[in-house]
Amino acid sequence: MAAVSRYQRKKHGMGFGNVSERRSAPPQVGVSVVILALGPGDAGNSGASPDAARSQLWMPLVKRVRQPFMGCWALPGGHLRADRSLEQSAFEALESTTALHPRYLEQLYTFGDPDRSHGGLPMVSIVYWALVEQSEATAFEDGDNVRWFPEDDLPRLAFDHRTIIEYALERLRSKIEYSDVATRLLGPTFTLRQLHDVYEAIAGQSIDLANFRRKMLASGDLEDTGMKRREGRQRPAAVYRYVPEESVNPATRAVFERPGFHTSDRTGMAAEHRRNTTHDDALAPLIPSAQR
Amino acid sequence: MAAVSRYQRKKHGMGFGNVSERRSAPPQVGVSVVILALGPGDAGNSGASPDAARSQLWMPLVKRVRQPFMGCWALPGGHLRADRSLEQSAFEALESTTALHPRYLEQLYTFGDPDRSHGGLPMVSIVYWALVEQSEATAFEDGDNVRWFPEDDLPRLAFDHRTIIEYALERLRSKIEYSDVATRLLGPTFTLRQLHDVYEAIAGQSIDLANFRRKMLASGDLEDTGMKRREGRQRPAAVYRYVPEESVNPATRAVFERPGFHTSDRTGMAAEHRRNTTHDDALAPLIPSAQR
DNA sequence: GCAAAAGTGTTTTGGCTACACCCATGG
DNA sequence: CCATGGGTGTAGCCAAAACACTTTTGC
Repeated sequence: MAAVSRYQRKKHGMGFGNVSERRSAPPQVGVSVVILALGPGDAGNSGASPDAARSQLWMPLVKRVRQPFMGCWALPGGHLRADRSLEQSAFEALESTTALHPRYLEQLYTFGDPDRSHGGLPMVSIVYWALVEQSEATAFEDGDNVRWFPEDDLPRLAFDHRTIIEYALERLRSKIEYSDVATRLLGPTFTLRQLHDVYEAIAGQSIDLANFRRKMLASGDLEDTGMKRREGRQRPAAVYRYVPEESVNPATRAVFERPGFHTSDRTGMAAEHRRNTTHDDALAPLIPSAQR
Repeated sequence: MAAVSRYQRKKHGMGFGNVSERRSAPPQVGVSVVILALGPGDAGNSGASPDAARSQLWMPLVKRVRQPFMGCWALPGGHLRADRSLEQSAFEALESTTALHPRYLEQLYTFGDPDRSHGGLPMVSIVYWALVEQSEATAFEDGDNVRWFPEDDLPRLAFDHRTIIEYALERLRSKIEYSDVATRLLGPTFTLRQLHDVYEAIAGQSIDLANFRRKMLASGDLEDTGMKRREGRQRPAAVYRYVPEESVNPATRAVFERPGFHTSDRTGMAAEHRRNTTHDDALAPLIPSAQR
């Protein structure tokens, strides 16, 4: 991290002409997205390593085809269009570069320090993070300019994108503790073991399965679908669906809500993107989800 | 909230000329700040009501002098300058409109839906929130265009600023549970009762004082200054200072840090603003603080 | 001594951890 | 009948809640 920072400063001093001129120009506004999915780990894979190697988070990156940082990998992104909401812009940036359909989309942070630009125009990046389900990620074919990388083996990244990714991962790690984001990395239904593996992948450490299942069931947000599913060759496991707690009292519920951040009427998101959108989580500003 | 939303849409359709033209223009970028301080409650006030009426959060707002929303109150703000960091811009917006010195400053959220503009140019607002200490807030003289309002009695607000304020309050409420933000509403030293009152003011409910003091002391982040202070006419209380937990192991600490968000070298904040800045809280992106 | 706030002790509870254990299924 | 994963039981620990209690001060 420190190395990146030093590199930035060095480059700045390297005599690009008219720096002060560019610095006073109005800032450009871009939208970038950190897209995360569960990699093809052992989960759901019959021929996996017997050692129960933990699944990992993967993310798609795009190769830069121009300066600065030509040849480096970068977060998918695009420009902000004035007639689109920020979420919509993020959605479009995500879709046009990767053709993926996120099951979760949330604003992460806005970066805008002048030294991000590296001799280019001053740049403000509104960054979102997204989760796509495992099946979609594993079906994805890498191309020349878009490729998936595992969380712990990222290539050389453009700008401060390394920092941004770290931040997104941290946000995910903290958010699994009090929301349903983990389920967004799986399909609409899942076994408790699958969910458990997601938590382990995100947390990066082992979690007692027995206690995990009790805690999850005690939360009251999981509903037994009545179906059974077999991962390996053993006893089939019960299949659950995430169902948020009923809000008994609207007044009570209001305390936990963020007005204006997750009701579809105020998102400004176009209808074709809003299809199948759920708003079950008070902590999720906007959640484009697949079928439920 | 719903009413505001409806109003917005109505206004949009009301025949301002060339709406589509304006909508495709590049977005303007502004910076706004939600500034919060403890109001002149009973704490530190000898002639207060005997009923122990809880202190409250207050915030300064500025009156708009032009359309849209002329005459309404709004969050202090300014334009984003390309040669300043976002935090610096927020700091300047805050200082130029209110002349206050925040002890805490953190990015809140970026708002940018097209329907925020109300017929004006498409507008992206990068919103920060700030805490100033009580003494500075009570010393502030209201003017014609800048006035303090209590959290629960806000005037008619411009744009979606009502929503933004609610969100800032929610962030504060959740953040007192795992960081030292509460202390930023007081001076550098304080008694446990003062701190307790801050927590009650923010949470909006009573908190058992005996348990509160134990919990705070057990956290290990409070240091007894050895001094005593008397609020009323009774027994003097011990005065504490906030001292963050020592990071024994740098590797362990790294897990809790957000690289790039709270080391002064990367903030880009000008030196004169960085004076007396502390970086004790891994959760605080940047903390301009008064003397410590 | 009395009121009021500072500060301490004590019991109970509920959630979480660790880990032992039984059950269902395919081979 | 055994290996493997699904699923349950349970004892111990610890943090927080509730509230009774002692201490220090000004008047």
